[in-house]
Amino acid sequence: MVKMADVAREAGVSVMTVSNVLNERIPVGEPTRARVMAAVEALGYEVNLTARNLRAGRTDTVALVVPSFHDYFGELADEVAPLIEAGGRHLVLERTSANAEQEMEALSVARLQIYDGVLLSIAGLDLELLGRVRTTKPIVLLGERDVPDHFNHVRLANESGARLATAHMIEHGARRILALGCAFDAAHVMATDRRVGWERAHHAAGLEVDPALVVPVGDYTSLSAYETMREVIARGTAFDGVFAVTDIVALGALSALVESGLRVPVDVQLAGFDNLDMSRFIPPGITSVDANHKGVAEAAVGLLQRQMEGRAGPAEHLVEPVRLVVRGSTRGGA
Amino acid sequence: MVKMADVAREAGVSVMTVSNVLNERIPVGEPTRARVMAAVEALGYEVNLTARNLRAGRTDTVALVVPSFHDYFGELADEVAPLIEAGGRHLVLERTSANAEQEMEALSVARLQIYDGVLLSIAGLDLELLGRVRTTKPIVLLGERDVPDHFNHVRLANESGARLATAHMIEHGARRILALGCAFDAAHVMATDRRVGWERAHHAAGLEVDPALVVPVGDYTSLSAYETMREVIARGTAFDGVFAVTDIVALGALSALVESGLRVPVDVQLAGFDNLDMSRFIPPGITSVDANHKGVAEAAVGLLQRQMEGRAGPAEHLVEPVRLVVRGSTRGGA
DNA sequence: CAGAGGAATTTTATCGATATACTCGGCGCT
DNA sequence: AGCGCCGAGTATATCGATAAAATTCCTCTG
Repeated sequence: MVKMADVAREAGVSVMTVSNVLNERIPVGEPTRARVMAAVEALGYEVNLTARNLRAGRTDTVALVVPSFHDYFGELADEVAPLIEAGGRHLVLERTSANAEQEMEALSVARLQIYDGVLLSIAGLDLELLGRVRTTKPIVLLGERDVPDHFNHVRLANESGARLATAHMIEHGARRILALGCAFDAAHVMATDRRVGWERAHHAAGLEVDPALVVPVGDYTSLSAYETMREVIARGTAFDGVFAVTDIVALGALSALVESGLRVPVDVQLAGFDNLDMSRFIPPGITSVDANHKGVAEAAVGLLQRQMEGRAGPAEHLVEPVRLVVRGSTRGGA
Repeated sequence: MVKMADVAREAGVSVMTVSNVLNERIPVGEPTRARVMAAVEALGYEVNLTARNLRAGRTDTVALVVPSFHDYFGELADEVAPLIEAGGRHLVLERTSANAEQEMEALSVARLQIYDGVLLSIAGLDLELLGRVRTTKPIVLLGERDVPDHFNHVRLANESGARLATAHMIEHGARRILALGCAFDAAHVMATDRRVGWERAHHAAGLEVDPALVVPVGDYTSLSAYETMREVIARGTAFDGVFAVTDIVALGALSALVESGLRVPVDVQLAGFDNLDMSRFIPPGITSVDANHKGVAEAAVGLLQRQMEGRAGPAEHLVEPVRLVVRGSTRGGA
């Protein structure tokens, strides 16, 4: 691989002059400049970024670390990328497989040092593990789990979003709304927060909640949701609405409902969470809580850039507002 | 940031000994080892990967460069990741926005040097531009465009997939099948190859093709597809089948069909390409050509690893076979 | 007991680029 | 003429880790 010294020799100048020409730092005489540029062209030289990174202590690269490259995270990443690029940096994605061990590794000082900053979407890490991480690198956590106070953190208004969706279905006549994929345990904070929203909507409407309507979905895939929904139907459970914890889950549920001959929204109303691109187009259109990718991306990148620019301030914990997008899968959307 | 020298001082040994302990290279006496490890713990030392990379000339990292993080690419990336990790390397994703300039930048010598290998999913680059790239770094190109011979390349059997889907609809009675998102121009190789498959299926069945049924879709989003489909319907074009160039396009089309009161598959049969995770669950289930993510991922990673391990051989151009997955959106699937 | 052999550890050189300090020739000003 | 200053370019040190060579200190052998 051709290096700066080769260019210098070719042009008959010192290495430092080549560097100065290429980085336009110190003024260089025009004839020298031309000779250097000619040598660069001739040899096809390009800077070795690893060496530059070592010397500069910067990489101009930010990592977005996500559990998987799918769906929600893919859409979020596409929002984050332009914002990072606008700041003159590169964005790369890394993946953790929602595995606590791999998330810890991503947070190891070693990996962090490669990047100027990290946006970490936590899924498997709990408070205790996160508390152990010690680093001065800029980090912003994304996601619905609780995190130690000293981290900057952006999350969604889960409870309020779930409340909106549920209230909307109640308003249009639903009385027995499944909370599909929701949960009661601390290990699934997001699913639990959304369940709370589902409950509060009932209370606000003066209705009782039936805990039996909270049905967990193993791994939050459409397939699991489909299977779970089939079981619920087979069991003969009475329900006239489904609040699905994500759109992916809603899709699985929809499939099962249609297959069982239940009409959406006539027999059963259905609402999801995330408002994925596809949700608008899946007949009859899935009513969904918009996860506000743009807002989340902007907030997170803002916090990160604040740190990278050195004007840090105390850690913030932002909760991004969400809104309900009504479509044909609920009665208000027809 | 604490460095190796700090650990060495703390443990009262030389830097090299610390390195030897951590990398288990040269045997180190047990008492020394223990002291070094203690110092590492005490100071919370972690290796500076940038420095190691510079010295070693390797990064143990592979980049998958894609046009966007969405949909097809997200699913492909999730297949590639475990394969790369099994080889003891990290996978990172970078994004080009399907922009030729950014794709070239990804191929610049500078960026290549950061990675031990690159999987580049080309969308914007043409033969001419690619021909200019000179590098000895391991690269495998993915995607449906033509590429210079000296690159390793993995693509799908586009023409054959399109033929399968179209033939299937013909077999079940379709006679006027839209080729939605297909094309005639060299700039859209994938869309053109798939159009050819659509044509051949007609010929094989002894049917004429009507070029007016080839309807391009601007940017291959569901939204464009939806709008295009609405126009086609409004125009009063007669058709009883839709072969959509991707599942994303199929979804947009489905939405428009349903909205216009056309029944799928009774009035119109519909088939897509890619077999995304969601396609199975979107009622009535979208018949689709499986893009064989797994096969593509394995082939591409195989070629890349062969290069990274130095046992190169001549460049290969693999065409991964595809198969049709029949679901409710075509008459064979009911 | 001298010298070979070997394990443990240290010294030195290097990866490639760049910040900093320094040299050198020329020019203006008094 | 002499001083200082300036632009142009160079020499040196450094970022942090590691491969390779050199050293130290034993132990074992004839």
